Amino acid sequence: MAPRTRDRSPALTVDAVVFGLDDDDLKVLLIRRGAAPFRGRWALPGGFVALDEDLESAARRELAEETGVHDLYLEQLYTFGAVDRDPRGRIVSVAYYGLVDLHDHRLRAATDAADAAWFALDDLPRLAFDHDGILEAALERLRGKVRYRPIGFELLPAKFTLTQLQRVYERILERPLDKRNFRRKVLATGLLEELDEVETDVAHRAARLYRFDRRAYKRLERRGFHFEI
Amino acid sequence: MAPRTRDRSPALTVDAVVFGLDDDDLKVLLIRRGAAPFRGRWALPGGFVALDEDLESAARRELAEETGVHDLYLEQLYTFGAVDRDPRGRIVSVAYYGLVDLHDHRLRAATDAADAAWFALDDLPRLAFDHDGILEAALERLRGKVRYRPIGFELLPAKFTLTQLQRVYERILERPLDKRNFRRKVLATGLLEELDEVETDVAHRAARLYRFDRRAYKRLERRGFHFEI
DNA sequence: TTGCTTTGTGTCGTTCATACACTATTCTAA
DNA sequence: TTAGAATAGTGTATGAACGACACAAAGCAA
Repeated sequence: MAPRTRDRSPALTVDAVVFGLDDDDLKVLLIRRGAAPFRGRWALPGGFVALDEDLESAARRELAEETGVHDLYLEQLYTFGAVDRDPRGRIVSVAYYGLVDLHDHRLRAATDAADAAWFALDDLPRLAFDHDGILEAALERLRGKVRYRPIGFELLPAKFTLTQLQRVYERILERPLDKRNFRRKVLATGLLEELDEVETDVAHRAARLYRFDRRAYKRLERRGFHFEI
Repeated sequence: MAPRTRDRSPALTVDAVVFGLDDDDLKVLLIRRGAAPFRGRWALPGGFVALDEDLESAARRELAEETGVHDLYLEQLYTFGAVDRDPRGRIVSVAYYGLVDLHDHRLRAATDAADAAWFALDDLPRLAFDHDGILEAALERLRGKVRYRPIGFELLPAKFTLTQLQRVYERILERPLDKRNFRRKVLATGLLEELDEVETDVAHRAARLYRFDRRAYKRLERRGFHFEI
């Protein structure tokens, strides 16, 4: 740990890949860059890390400043540090990925971002920097993680139907799931609390609502449990 | 991405948690610090990232410089960035974890490291900085990953017996495995090439040697396969 | 009242996981 | 040379979980 390179260290940024679910469509949150380089191009929200803030705090701050999205599930993804990834010089970026119920968050562009918007995954613009690669890595992680950790709930409102939950999994995994088998499995985890309510404003038989039981999850997590959808 | 903090960015280091297997014991590679802070304390090998090198290259370089260990399986673990994790100031560290057959590598302390040595996991000294936490995270990742990715082989010589492989898994997972079930499962993956050789210099019936078939693994990996020990 | 849409439920055959014990081989030492 | 010690190598039976599959009940709209 020689301090020899200390005064000439790479600069450090954070970037966030935030997924949201809209009409059963998986979308990602992008900003349009208001400054060079890549001015006018879409990019992941993010920015430089201040000296007195943690990495995750920096990611949350930039996300809130540039898009208005706050209070979300956020997790570190990977750190991207190829020498030539940023034309401004040597900049290493710690990437996070997040999940939100996108109806909870009205978008609001600010600071350096000229605009902020949700994009469907199969209708993406070309992104600035190496952000295509970061997005790809986030998707892969999401697909992997959703199968053995209950993070699908983060994309839904607090109360949801089993059919909604199944759609989440189907969109993320990109394959249809059997209704009866899916229900059997998710109910067997013991992580869903059955509510005495049904959905409203639907033009057909209303489905029962459920809530994710975070308490039960914490308990199971401690025991190092294992499940798989 | 405002450049406002660009000239006052956190400094960036890499650290490596390298595991090796010795007499069926899982060990970790540490160096004794030769400079302040924490002078004389054991720590993970690591150091500052130069402006013109990738993160993984930096980790490999520091590892070779400080311990002589090179050419190993190495993978990014997590980036640690708590504001107060280093008394010298704001220093963010990208941690890697690695696996080696430790008999392949003669240790050689150099540069800033006063010494380098392998430590059994249940006989660790107190570590410098937040390295206890980094080590803990690496162990957790290793335990998780070894169950669904064939990385156990990295700890063994190129040719090994099934019993040796079973010991690797038992040490990492910290529980005994059934011999017959274990053999059935690992052979079923199709990732082991049975050799026409047996071990030598043993005081009992010699066991058949196997080799990990990287080619077969690459093929399966592309298909997005799935296995679990 | 009829039609439309979606909810909610059970079984069966197959596969996979686990538990479990003895014979075969090789070397060592008497 | 033989007995003993150590480890290799092998099969089966039972229970659990998985996947495939179809229809009646509920509620709303016209």
